[in-house]
Amino acid sequence: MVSLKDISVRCGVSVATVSKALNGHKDVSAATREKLLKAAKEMGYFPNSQARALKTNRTHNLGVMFLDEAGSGLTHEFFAKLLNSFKTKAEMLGYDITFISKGMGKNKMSTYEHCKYRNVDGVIIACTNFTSQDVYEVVNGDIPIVTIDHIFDCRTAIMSDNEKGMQKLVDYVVSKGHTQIAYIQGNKSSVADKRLAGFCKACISRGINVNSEWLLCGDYHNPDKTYELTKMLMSQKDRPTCLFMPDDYSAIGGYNALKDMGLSIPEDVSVVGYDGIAYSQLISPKLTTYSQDTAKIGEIAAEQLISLIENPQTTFTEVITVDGELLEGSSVRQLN
Amino acid sequence: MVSLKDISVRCGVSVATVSKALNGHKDVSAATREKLLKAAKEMGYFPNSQARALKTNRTHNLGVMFLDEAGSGLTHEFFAKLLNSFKTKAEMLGYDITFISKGMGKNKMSTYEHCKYRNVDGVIIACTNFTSQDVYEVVNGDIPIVTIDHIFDCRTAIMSDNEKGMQKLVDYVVSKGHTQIAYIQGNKSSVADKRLAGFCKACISRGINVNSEWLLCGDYHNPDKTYELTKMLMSQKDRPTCLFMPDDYSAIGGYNALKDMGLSIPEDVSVVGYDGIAYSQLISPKLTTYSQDTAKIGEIAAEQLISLIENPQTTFTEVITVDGELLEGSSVRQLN
DNA sequence: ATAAATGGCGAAAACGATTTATATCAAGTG
DNA sequence: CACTTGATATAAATCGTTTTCGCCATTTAT
Repeated sequence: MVSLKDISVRCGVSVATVSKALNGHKDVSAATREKLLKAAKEMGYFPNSQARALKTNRTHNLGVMFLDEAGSGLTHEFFAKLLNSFKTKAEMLGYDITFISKGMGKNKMSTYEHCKYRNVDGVIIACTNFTSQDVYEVVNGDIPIVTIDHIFDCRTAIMSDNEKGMQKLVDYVVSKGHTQIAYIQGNKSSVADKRLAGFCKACISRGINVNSEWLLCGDYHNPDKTYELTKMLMSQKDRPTCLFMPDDYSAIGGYNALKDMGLSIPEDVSVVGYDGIAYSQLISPKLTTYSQDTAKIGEIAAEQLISLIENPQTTFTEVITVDGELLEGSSVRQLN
Repeated sequence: MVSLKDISVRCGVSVATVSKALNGHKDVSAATREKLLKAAKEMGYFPNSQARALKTNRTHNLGVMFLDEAGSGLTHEFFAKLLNSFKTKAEMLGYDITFISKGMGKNKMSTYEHCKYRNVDGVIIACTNFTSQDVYEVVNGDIPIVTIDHIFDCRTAIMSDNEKGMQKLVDYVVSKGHTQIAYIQGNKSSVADKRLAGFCKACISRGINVNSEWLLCGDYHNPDKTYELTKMLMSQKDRPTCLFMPDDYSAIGGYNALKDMGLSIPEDVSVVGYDGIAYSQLISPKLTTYSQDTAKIGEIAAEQLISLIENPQTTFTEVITVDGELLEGSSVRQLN
């Protein structure tokens, strides 16, 4: 690797001057600056990020933390897309990303220790279990963080509009004449809470009675569980006309359950999902769902995190909500 | 952060001794070693990875390179699972991973420059376009690399058993009585070549005539294109009884095309995919496909890459093939 | 004309680790 | 007893940057 010293030798100046020229300090003449920039380019110079980090205590590296319990993390389209836009934006701003996890290496460091070891400048936390010890340590550490879909005191959070999204979905199916609505919820989490709140509010404001027997606890991203619950719901004598699934992926389980019961969508029963993943628009009938703007969420998360890093004086408490949009498929039928 | 010096001061020894004790060198007495290890633990010491990297020229960081053309990279289940197992294995061995791409930061570095800038110890390359300039530079640089599903001279490659997998699929459908087989290929690539080879070999050895009009060029991971091609294939007067799709994801397009044409699977036509992604076993009818062992591929890739890094003397030319397995769904019917 | 301010540059000290060469002291050897 | 050996420990150089401080030569102000 070509270093500052190499340039300094070739140009007959000191390394200090080269460093300053390349970093745009003002106490170097235009002439020498030109000369040095040119030499740097010709010699193919790139700063050694480790040396720079050692001196400045800034790595230009962002930690990505997500709980990988079932190993489904990356295969979850929501995370994959989020990560993708986060990464793209971060790179544009000169930051790389590194996965942060626990149990790294032979000394089995904790997640927070991992952050410290790699000296990440900031961390984005996007996962389902925000109550874990791991998350707690990082959130209460001294590294700037941004969370996705969960709010901590005095920390920046980027939120999908879960409550409003759910309301829009309810409004939509109600406008189609449905009043007998069942809802299979996802795992206990703030996201699930928000969606439930939206669901209930919308129902109540539309004068719809929320039947507690039709409010089931399921899992996110779990077609099998959803299959079971759908069957259970639809084998009762009193049946809903519309089913809300935990999310689009789980909805596939619901689709299969209905098919296995000989029920067709939307003729016999209507179905809505949540997320707007690609598959939801490929299956048949197309799923009516609420598409979260993952690209925007990731992008804003990157911007916010980097702003937090580069302008520490900024008042940090902020909740930014990103709107999604309803995707009208053909899984909900017009009643009567 | 607590540094070696902090420990040395507290224990009344030199930093050199602390360093040696912690790194397991032999020229330090058992007594002082104990004392120092204990102190390090108590003080919550973790080495500063930047400082260490600066001195040793080893970052314990692996670069992950994949072409993100359509932005579908991470959302592609094959890559997501591969990356996941790669990352898990790498972390167990003390390595972190960093995405390597082009256009980083304000000086728009090339992919190879990015590697140099971050000083990654090795790079895993998994992408569709191995002919790009970016890949070329990295492959011909001085950084250890491992490629997935593509072979470069004198480089380690981990290959999925594309040829054998295809043969097994052909054998399977032939055993079900099919002889009229159409094949929609994926993008031009070594993977596509291998699969085509497997397809042709198996057909020929079974005495099946490969109808060139039924050998179409499609795209991987592209349901829309596959939808079109499927419709085209099935609107000819002479129809195949079995369709080979580029991959499972694309197969959804095929399913939809057939459904839209009023054809049912497998009664009117049989379908097989490739990959074994989760969805393939969730759709109905379950897709018969060949499941690539992504977990194993990723794991082996990590092991190989790290071995290349840590034992540079190892003879490096190696092609490791990882077997998959046929997943029997219900999308292929028994003929006659 | 003298003093003060300015502009351009370099010397040197960090940052936190690893490593080489060296020093110290004990014990073992002839 | 003088000498080598071996075991421990240390000092100091080094990796490639950044940054503070000071130096010198000009320019500007007094």
